Amino acid sequence: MGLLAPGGGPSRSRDSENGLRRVHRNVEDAGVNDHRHERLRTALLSLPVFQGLTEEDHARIGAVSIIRDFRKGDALWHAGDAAEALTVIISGRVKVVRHGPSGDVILELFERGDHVGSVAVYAGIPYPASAIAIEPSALLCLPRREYFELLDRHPTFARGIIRELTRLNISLTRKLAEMRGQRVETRIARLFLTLADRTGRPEEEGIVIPLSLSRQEVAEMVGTTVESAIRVLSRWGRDGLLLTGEGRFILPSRDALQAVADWEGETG
Amino acid sequence: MGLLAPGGGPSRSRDSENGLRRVHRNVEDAGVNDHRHERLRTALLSLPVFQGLTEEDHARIGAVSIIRDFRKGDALWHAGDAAEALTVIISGRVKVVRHGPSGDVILELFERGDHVGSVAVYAGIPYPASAIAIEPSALLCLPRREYFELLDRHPTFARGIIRELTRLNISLTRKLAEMRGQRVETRIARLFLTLADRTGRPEEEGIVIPLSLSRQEVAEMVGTTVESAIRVLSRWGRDGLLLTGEGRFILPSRDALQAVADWEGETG
DNA sequence: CCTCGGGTATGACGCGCGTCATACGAAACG
DNA sequence: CGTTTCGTATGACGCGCGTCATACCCGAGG
Repeated sequence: MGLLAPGGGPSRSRDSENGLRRVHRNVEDAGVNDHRHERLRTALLSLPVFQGLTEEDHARIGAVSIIRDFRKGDALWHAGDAAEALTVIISGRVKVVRHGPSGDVILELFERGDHVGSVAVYAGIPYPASAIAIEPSALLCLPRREYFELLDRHPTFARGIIRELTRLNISLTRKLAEMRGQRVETRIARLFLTLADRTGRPEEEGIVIPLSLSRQEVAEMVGTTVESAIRVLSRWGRDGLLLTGEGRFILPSRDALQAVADWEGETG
Repeated sequence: MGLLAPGGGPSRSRDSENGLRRVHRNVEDAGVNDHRHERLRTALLSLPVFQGLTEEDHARIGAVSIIRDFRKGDALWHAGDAAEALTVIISGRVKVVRHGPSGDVILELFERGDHVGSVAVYAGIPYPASAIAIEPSALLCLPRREYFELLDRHPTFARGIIRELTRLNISLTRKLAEMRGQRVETRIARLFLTLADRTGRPEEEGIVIPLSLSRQEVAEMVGTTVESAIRVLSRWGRDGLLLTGEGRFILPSRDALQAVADWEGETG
């Protein structure tokens, strides 16, 4: 059934295991090995994580790192896989999904500049959750060994990583606290409020959130079912609270949505 | 309403801001300054975190650290307080509580040897959640400054800390995934299964969990209401699934409880 | 052409559980 | 002693939302 469809056409494989190899081939098929170095170099220069490192460090990292490309829906890895490399997002977006006993839960959305799965890599344990690209994405993969050396030699690098871990930790605890007792509508409202703040940009029609999320994914982010998410979002569409466009959402009035989110905050 | 009741009698203040000072006074009132050093020394020797450090390190730590005592219900700190010292549990147990818009959520239970709030201390941010002793507890407080020096000088110490952070992270993601969709009974079952594995010890009547948790606290750990928790636990008591004793729970058959937890796992 | 699968949308049904009310025993306090 | 407070316990009510069923649109593929 075309799982290995080698590419190109609009037909997409959801399979990922061989994403790495396939990409490799593609790059080399192109016959441009310089291209590989070029991409690595610009990535290293532009990613905040790697700034503050010496030119020599950049060279070493470039020598051992690879860039992997994924299409929308491809899995970077599955829960249980061994974590062998630190993954930094060069472009695109990635969702981290934990498989629960009753359906999946999207733990976090990562975007350009974020690093994914550093916890597992550091601790040397299998990934506790899967990671899936929700847009065409390019990832920089830095092998464990080099990662540790960087950590040891560059305190600022280490600080940056730990700060990220902390941010993640806090985000998780906040999610956990908000999950409890709140109605589905409230949770979805809060989700889009934080999305608007993180990745939204104001335009004349309202705040535009350039994310292509299916109702299913919205449901998994707030821990509910597709139907419930659909009901809320379609009603909001009718009421002009939140419009769903092509690969993006439009939030005409942040305050209106905020009112929905707060609506029953005082009941508790 | 007596929040600042200053005193020593059996009437207790829930306020913590001055816990440090009060304890200090108590210790010095006792007139035994040797006692303070003695407690510090034995704590440093017995706590796993500090093993593998040199004698000199122990001396330095002992010189700048203090031991704080808390009674059941006392707050180590409140959400929003500045995080100025790494806190390691010498004895007793501590719950970390996040205040949500509708009630509180217990994020984690910590016991002897665990360190609490290291995330906030490291990142230099205010505590994102409150910490409250659920038993009479003794805490060792290591000032930020010294904490960082230890981290820099002793890789093994750093590794230990990070491993702990990782463990916490994974625990949070697991909680988040399990919270979703599951029935209250299932969540409580899983809670006591992990408690049994972590701190339970087998006796002839069954697995004994030496924890004094109120129904309210059980409710906050699984994200539900007191009434629901009471209903489940009292029914389990009638059915002999889980008995509530004096400051402890008794689990006659782990398998029976496991069956309850799994019961609807296949429905999803 | 028809079929098939995936995303979206809407209605009906029912039950879990949150909410409110009441009650009882024990410890704290005047 | 009475009163208050806290933890525990149990019943009644009702609504949110999970579940199931149906339907529409669209792109892919035979």
